[in-house]
Amino acid sequence: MRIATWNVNSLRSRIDRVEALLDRHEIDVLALQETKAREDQLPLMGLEARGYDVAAVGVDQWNGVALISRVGLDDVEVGFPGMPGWGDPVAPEARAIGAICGGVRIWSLYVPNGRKPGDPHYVYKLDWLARLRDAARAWRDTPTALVGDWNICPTDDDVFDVTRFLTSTHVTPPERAAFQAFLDDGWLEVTRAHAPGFTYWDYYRQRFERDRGLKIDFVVATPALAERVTGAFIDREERAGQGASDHAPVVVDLEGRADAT
DNA sequence: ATGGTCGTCATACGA
Repeated sequence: MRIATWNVNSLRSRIDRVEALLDRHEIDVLALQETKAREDQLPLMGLEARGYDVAAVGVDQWNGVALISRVGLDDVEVGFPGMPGWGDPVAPEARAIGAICGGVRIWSLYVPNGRKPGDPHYVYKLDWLARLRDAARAWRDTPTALVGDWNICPTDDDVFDVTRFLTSTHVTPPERAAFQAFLDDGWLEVTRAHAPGFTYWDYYRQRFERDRGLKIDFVVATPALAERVTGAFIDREERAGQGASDHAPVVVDLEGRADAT
């Protein structure tokens, strides 16, 4: 089974790229973030014609996440238990959606950005991650993957120039501790070993052309699921050229049939 | 310290 995660930065503006991505890599399950659309706005015909089911949540242009699967899409959950709310205009339910796809529970997650250390959004980010960790502890007995835009650079190597981030989010010790807490609970990040390099490049200043990016998109898996990972790659070509998202898709291959026990 | 570029909706704001 092949799964992928991509911060698409508007699903409506890039639906053609999503369909091409699914075709190009024969993806079974695609988790999207920053869909920036309500469910009723989504153009789904091309996806359905390809045999995919879609579960999405979004409120106006804010955030939004989705799961696209051709190996089943069952027990859909919008938001995780205990997910903290932020209130208007940011809708908390638009940051997490989970479902069982091919026997694996997959969560598409859009971790809050945080804006600036000390900002209320930063406090919210840390609280959101702490509550996700709590909820995730109940999921460790079933094959589960927490995939998406974590908005954290776990190591200095995950930043093109960490000295430029001294007053920025994504690299602060509390954020890194929040990520590490999942690993301490037994979760494993399964893409790094197979797919080095960045997953996000700012639109400013030709950051992609100069490979000045961040590694912030991850697949965090339960141990049994991590053992099934046979490979992963970052589709850097998707980030090139006009009309690209500012993130590249991350693709992961899992051993075994979609319905394998 | 500032500005640069996107997407969305409306010409401001979040990333």
